[in-house]
Amino acid sequence: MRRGLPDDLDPVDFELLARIAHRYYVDGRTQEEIGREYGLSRPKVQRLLERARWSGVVDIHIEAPPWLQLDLEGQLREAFNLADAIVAPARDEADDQREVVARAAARYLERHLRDDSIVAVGHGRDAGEVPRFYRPGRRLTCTFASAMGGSPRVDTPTNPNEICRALAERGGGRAESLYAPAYVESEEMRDRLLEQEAVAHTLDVAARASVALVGIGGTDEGCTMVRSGCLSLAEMARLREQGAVGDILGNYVDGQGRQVASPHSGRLIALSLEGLRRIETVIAVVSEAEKPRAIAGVLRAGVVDVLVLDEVNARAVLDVASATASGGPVSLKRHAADRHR
Amino acid sequence: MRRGLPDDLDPVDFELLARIAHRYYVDGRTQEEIGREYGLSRPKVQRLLERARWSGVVDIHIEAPPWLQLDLEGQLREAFNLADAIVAPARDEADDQREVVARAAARYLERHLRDDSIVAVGHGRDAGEVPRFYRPGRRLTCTFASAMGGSPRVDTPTNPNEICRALAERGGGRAESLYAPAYVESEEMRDRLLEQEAVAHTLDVAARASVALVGIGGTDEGCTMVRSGCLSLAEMARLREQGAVGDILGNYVDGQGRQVASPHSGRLIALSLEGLRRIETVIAVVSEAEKPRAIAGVLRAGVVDVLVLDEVNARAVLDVASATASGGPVSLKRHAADRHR
DNA sequence: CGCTACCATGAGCATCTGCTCGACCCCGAG
DNA sequence: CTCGGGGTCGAGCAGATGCTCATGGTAGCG
Repeated sequence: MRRGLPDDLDPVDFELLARIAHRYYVDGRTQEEIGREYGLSRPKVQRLLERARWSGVVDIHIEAPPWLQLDLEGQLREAFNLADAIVAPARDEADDQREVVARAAARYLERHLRDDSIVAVGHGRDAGEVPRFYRPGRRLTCTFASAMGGSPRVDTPTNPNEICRALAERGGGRAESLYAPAYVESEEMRDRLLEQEAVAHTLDVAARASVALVGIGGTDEGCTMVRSGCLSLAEMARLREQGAVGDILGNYVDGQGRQVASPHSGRLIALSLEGLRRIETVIAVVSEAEKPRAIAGVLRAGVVDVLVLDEVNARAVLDVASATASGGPVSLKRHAADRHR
Repeated sequence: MRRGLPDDLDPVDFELLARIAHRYYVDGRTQEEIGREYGLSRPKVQRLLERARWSGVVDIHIEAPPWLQLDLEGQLREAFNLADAIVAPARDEADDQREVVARAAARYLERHLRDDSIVAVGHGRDAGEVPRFYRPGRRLTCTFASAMGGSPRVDTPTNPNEICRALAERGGGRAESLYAPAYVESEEMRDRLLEQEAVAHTLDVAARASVALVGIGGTDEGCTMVRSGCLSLAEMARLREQGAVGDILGNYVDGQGRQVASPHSGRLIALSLEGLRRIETVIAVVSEAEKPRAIAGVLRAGVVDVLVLDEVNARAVLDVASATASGGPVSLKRHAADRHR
């Protein structure tokens, strides 16, 4: 892209570009003034400035804090067509890692929640850590609604209900609990439960959320779903056989982001991928090591808008993505990026 | 001014500034988009960007050709309220020096002359060198009019008539010669000459010029006025006594830019300071060494719009200006300079 | 507790900027 | 000489930007 600098540039042009760029960026003249000064039309000045940026005569450098990975974030946005990506600095200890990621997610929430916002909440250790760091400037009247059922071991702080409660407690607002397990025994049971007013109501609130806070689960033997007792080791193995690499709110997807139509899906009580897709801002939080395939798969499903994760996972996800080629949801976003450089 | 960088900047702010700046300058998002992303109003984003520029988080660097002195030029513009200043690189040999300065002036002329432009022309070795390098893209139908009388030693290439002729020859257009000496013996003689149709007409054309190309003369014993025989050594000494430090078109001024009302002024056949002031773009060309006091004085008269000179004089003039404090014509120009940094 | 001075905030507006589009020019082929 | 293609140019416009201003909130102080 931008190349040039002193070399391969007519010295006369070089001088003009430098003069005009200086006048514009340093002295703050308008393009029209510069045009008058140099006997050029305004569009001409604009083209010259563009050329100056492009050729490297103008170099716009951002002095970012060393702990930020803005380039990585940009690559993630790019690769998976995300609205935003936040890469937290790497930490050696898993707990520290989770903490910095959760803190970043909490900040994001603080910035985006408004009075009367509805937040759909998932489960997981990473999401569960977010409330600890969530402290909006003033108390908000949001609604935090569980978007999936709980695990058999209730009240662990990784349960959606518990996360909702903690968020509402720290930042104001109400918690809408979902009194149902994530997976039930049969489809019939699920349908019966969904008919329950309490269950249906909470899921309905969650479906109308403008923001979702969810984790991304893996398919290994130590994943949250297994640890929390939602799914057995055998069921998890079955999912792996079917190509599942990870889940979001219990919806399992394969490496290409396609939903895995397993028997489990009929027994899941949670917002569906479709439901998530209708939510304006779906924030996924991940800090656990070695989840790149799960993350890549879920991202390719195209339901996540904002990804908050640690640096190690970030790089790994990009590697996975470029290795398995398919790239991600086709990026349709325009590229206005060349205005300023 | 701009300080800050990593230090003395709340890390949270620092991160936000860096993120927003990156999004704006690197990714090319609009302020409104960024505002939406971060839950900020557009004006807020704009203020943050301003702060990012100001604090050095955003560094806009112009990679200028090494031979340019854009900062010096800026200081000159600033100090003397000039529309433009062009500093040519320093040369050891006086002739080389004159050449690079003349070349710069010629370029400036080329960029600013239009068909039917009228150019008032002064004298001097520096101005005299300009035609050699003047070569507009196409032949123009300008008029070059002598704005002051000639020296007794006619036809030296430093005479206005000769410079006009050379300019017209190289770039197209007509030369309006002024057939009169710069200084005559008496006021009466001057008035009589001014009544001559030929003389009056040329001066009238010069007065209607939109551009003037003039030199700046000193008051030392080897200055052009003396060398060309326009003024005697005794007359020059008298001028010095009266505080004169330099002249423009034979109009002598003191260190503060006030016209020196000597007997000579009544005997001068040339455009007056007032006349020059009415010309849109007065270009002064100086390359001769050791003229800083003359230059500073003339600049303070506020008649020059564009100054073309060598680096050594440039620095010296700025020194003189800051030493004699008065600064220059009061700068009334607005300062929009902080938009981009 | 009330008051004042200060500052941050976002609506609204005038200006500036990026871009599209038709006109024009130059150059080489036919 | 005529014609077409590529390229440059500036008018014009929609959208982005910088700035002003009225408002409201806050900290300091009586």
